[in-house]
Amino acid sequence: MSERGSTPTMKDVAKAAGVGVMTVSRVINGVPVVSPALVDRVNTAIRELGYQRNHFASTLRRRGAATNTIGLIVDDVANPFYGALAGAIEDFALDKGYTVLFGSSKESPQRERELLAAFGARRVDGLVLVPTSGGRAHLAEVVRDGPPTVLVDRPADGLPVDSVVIDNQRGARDAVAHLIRGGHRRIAFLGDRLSIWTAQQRLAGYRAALDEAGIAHHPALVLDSLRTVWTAEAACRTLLAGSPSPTALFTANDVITIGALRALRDHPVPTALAGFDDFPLSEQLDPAVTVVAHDPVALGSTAAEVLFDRTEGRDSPPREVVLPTRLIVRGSSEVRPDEAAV
Amino acid sequence: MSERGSTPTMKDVAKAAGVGVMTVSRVINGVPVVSPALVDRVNTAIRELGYQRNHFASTLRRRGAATNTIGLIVDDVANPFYGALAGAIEDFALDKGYTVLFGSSKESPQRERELLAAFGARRVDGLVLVPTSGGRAHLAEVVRDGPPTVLVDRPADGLPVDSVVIDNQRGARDAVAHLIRGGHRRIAFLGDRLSIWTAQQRLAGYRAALDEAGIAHHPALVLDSLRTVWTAEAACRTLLAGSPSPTALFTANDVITIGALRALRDHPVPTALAGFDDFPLSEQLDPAVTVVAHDPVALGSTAAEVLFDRTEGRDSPPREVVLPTRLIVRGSSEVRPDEAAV
DNA sequence: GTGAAAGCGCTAACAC
DNA sequence: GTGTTAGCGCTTTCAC
Repeated sequence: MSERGSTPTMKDVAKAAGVGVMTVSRVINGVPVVSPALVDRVNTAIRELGYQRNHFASTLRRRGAATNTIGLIVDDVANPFYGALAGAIEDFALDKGYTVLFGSSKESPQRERELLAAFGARRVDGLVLVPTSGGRAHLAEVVRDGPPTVLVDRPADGLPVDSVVIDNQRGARDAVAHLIRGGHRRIAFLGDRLSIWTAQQRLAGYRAALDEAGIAHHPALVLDSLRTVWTAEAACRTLLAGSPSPTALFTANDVITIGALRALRDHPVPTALAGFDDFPLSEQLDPAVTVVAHDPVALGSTAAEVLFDRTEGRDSPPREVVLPTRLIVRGSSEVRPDEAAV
Repeated sequence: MSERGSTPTMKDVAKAAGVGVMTVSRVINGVPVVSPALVDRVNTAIRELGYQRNHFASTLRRRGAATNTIGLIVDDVANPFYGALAGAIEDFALDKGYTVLFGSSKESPQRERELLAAFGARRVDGLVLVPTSGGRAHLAEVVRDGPPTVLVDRPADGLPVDSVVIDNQRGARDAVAHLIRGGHRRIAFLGDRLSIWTAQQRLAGYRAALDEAGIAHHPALVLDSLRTVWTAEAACRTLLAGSPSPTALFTANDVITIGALRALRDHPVPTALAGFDDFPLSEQLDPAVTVVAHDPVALGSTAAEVLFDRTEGRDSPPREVVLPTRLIVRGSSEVRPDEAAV
């Protein structure tokens, strides 16, 4: 079978089948002009040699031909949210006959740049990315010189590029308004680094809800830069021990929600909680956790849809698609302020 | 800057810099023979044109040169376990200067074949895969003709290929032995499709633990083919309502554990539970859940390590690396059988 | 040091 | 229908 060490080429197949390389090429590409007898001989040779076409050599001659590859950069695949997002995009791409080059930026602009360079050198036909918060300067180049690009989960921020995001501000506002309707007036905000756009937006939503209800802002009740379960837990404990202590918490992402839940577990005073991001088991906890839910799969497939619209030649101004969130009220937000005030 | 529609080539750069293409090539590859003046001119031209080397064209001439790309196929990235695995492999690959082509097989041999073909056509230098359960026939070809390959989370199963797995049988045996030590004798097994190797192994571990304790097997207490939270929940309810009902459950993966927890929530008789796979919040539940933990990140980085050992030329017989599991005892397994017997 | 020519695996264009 | 030639963007080889 494979007598040579290196992978067989089309020439090897041609020789084995006793035909010219063009006949092999035609058979492989399904050009329907080759006589059945030759098709057979070529296919046999292909099978015997274990030949596999070199996809890149084939795109080389047709200058600027599609590589049928797209690049995907998320914050971190190990995060279930981005895993689900990546899965949805891959599904869509595979359907269209595309393969996915993939990387996690880990919120590092440096790593993002490296990945973009590597993908660019591999001539991806399109790019889906969750951009880092570290400035849009290098993205501007990509958008200008690179392949069609769609940003997901973070906004275009002035760049002429398509984007798909969820309505963070509205989601946060809904959750906080719900706590206010429950009678709470001392509501704490626990969020991630405010350099991250989603964190900012959720804080803005929190403030909007307070404003609408005519509740004065209390700076001591706003904590940010919470990046892990452990820091969130610690911050939450401090907050609960302080004065005035909040009767309700709004936690601005799933990691922080989990940290807060840990802090609340052994806290003597019942405290209401609503969090951004649904998470597995939010329903099984006691009490079940009220959350602002949104759908990473919808986010991913919408982004892929927008991207393939572009690669297939649609030429229109950049658009921003905003996906809705949904407030799921469960037990954790039903604690009354008077219980907390004990 | 970019006056032409298509991406600039090396020739464009050479012309712009007023040098030959070879000088450009040498500058790009850092061959230290070019005079500083020319290096400058070339770099300026590169910047002005926004030139990016075509990675594939460059590998073409050096026949069989590394594409610096590896392929990764997991069951499903949307599953946090595989997301974490993928993240660890990507980290390792990026460190080595490799880019990752990625896909989810969704446990479909057909889709696995498509991905392998797409990756092969793109001449990946290595392959990490969680193989589907659908036979190893097409994998045999890949192992024979393809690039260095490592299987993860599933065994080589006779194929001459490296693999990295966790000790499923031992993990299950430990968990069930722990339940037995707690006094339980009617212990149910709830597992996934037994065509999946890990499910089989975990069942084997369950049986081994029973055998060691001299407890007779009871077929009615063994349920398999549980694929979702909902089917697991339903199966568990049926089981609990049956006779003899188990006093303890061993759930063979995280999805099933969660389903069982749902069923147990409104079940009047306290029932012990230990599950395979740790999951977020396993600690926060009430009672906290006893699990067999294992580390997807270690699994991934070990697999990547084994792979790069190969790509860097190590030539030794295929090896199987088995990673240990760890039983984390929490409250859920501490229910006594006499409480259950009420 | 630098560049011209040849060739990597493949396909477009053209001849037969 | 089929094969030949040229050329995609790059690197190797070998002159200068």
